Amino acid sequence: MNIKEASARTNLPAKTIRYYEDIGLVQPDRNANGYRAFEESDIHKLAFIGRARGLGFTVEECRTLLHLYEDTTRTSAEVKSIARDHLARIDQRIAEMKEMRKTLAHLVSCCAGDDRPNCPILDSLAADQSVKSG
Amino acid sequence: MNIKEASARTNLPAKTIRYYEDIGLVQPDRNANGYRAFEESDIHKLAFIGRARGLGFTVEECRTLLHLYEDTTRTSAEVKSIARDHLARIDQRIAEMKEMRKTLAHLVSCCAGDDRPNCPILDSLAADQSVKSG
DNA sequence: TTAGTGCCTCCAGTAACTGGAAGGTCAATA
DNA sequence: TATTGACCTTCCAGTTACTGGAGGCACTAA
Repeated sequence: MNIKEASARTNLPAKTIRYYEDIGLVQPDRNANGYRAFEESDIHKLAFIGRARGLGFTVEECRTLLHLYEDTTRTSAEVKSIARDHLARIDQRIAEMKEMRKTLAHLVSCCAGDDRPNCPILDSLAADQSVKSG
Repeated sequence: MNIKEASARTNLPAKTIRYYEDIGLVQPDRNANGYRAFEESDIHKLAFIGRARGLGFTVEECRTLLHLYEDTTRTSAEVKSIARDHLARIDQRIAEMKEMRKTLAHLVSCCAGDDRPNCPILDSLAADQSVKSG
């Protein structure tokens, strides 16, 4: 099948699929006219990558996961280790964002949001006043 | 003061400060020898940007916030609008990450993590089995 | 034959830095 | 005075994961 159908089947933009080929994640055959000819196995791989990306794994992690998937001598420990590392990163990122959210929400709630210039958000950024979230 | 002290005072890497000058966020004077000469006002601006970045505002938002800060005819509504948009983005991002986290944590908990090859994480990515988090 | 769509490659741009090379400057020391 | 060594400069390239667009074939239907 051509790239458009591959794109439809995997929910990945054609551009992205070409990019994944560029960096060696998939190697679709070519027709005589130079068009990429995707097999079911390519679709499967692309969908695998798409799902892994959807869980936030980096492209390089996707590459590793794909290798592990294709390597029947893998151990589940290897996979779990990657997933656990990623989970830890997500947890950290969530914590950071929650912290931001807390401060920001507090500042927003303190700001009148009218047509006067006085603004606790700017004051806080300027550290003129210590407007912190508890 | 030289860039090293500016860096120490603002907790921003010297590289980053040069970058901020490059994109026009600050315009420190120069000494006869070509070294940047930071004034207190530059430090103040850099610290402002650093705090805004710490809250997750983009560099362009920082630029806008800085302009608003320096424009005494601003309205707090303008500032609040930017902050609220940003807050909404953060909320969305947190929600996405929580969703990832949920699925991932479930998969991790299902995986034995031993030296056998069988792995529900890979199975799920391959969509061979529907291992979803409820 | 022509139009329209789809495919190709290659180049550049995005966000926000970061690393490193090549080289000038300054203060203290031998 | 010469020389370290720390500090400063600019400029170029790389990072992540794509995305947009230009220029140009290929295919299909009318």
